[in-house]
Amino acid sequence: MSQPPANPPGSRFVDDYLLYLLARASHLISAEFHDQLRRRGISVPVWRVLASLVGSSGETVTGLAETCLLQQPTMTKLLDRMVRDGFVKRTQDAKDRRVVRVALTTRGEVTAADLVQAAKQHEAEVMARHPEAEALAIKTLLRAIIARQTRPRRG
Amino acid sequence: MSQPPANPPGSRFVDDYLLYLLARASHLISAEFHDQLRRRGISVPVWRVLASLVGSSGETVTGLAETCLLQQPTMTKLLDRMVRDGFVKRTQDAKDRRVVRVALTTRGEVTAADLVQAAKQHEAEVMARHPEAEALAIKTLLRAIIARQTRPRRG
DNA sequence: AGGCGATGAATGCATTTTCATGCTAATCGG
DNA sequence: CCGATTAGCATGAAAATGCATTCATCGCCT
Repeated sequence: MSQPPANPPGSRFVDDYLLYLLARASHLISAEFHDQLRRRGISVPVWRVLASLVGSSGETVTGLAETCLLQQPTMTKLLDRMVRDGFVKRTQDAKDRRVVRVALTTRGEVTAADLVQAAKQHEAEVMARHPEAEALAIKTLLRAIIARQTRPRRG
Repeated sequence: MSQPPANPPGSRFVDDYLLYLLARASHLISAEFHDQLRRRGISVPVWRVLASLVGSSGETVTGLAETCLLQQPTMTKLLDRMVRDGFVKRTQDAKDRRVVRVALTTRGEVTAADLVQAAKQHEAEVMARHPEAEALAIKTLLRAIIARQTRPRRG
């Protein structure tokens, strides 16, 4: 464990800062699932793209970037790699020739389907672990989530 | 605006996925404040370190990394830059010579104080804009936040 | 005391991300 | 229909990040 600081606990600015609580809760909960991705050799951005393309017949690069919380040039390069690795394919849009439509390949669909199932199961576990997630005020609730996520690695 | 996909809206997997809703809500709300940081020439990781060090007499590198949601080597390199830019200073821990204590310089304190004030004001605006943030179920609530954050840039 | 695993921080290299910019296609105004 | 503007995507150099590893110190245990 890391040596806690000389700062009285609970007094830090960040611990009462909504944006930080959101980021931290998101980070902590996601970290669990990211471990699963890691074991399968899938990076987080790749997973986000796969998840975004499930059930779609073709998304734009910019649209994907926004969905995946990435910038457009980052998405372009990520898609380069995903095309190279056989997860997605690019096609020209029929109506607007500036637009590139991105869709899953067969391999991409298989991988995405597997991961989505794992994600749903993980989500169910998370919801089961945080029953108040359906009823409590967000800040209090996120704080509780953070506390529970932080310490008890085993249930 | 990006041409919405050929996918029926509201049907995407990610739009009902807790981890995505958390990440997206966090990203969207934070993006507002990150704009303010940008105008002042402060990067997000630097802001996080500054905010983490306010009121502290010295945090460890590993502790800061965890607080700032970064990995330890990333934090080491970030601190290199922040030392170079005069925001923080490193000192040896008295008891444990492995430990490096990181603290704000005077410049760091001034910058941090300014930013913390801006952050608090922004947080108040966010809370005012999302009154249910104190009473609603998280998923429904986050979804509402996302919807409101996404479209209406002006209130 | 002395060896040993564990902890804290730093480093090096490969990969990824960012920022600014360029290019092509579509749209708008006259 | 033409010129100007905007939207969508790609690119290139610089910066940041991730990952594995290394180095130093500490705590423990006999």
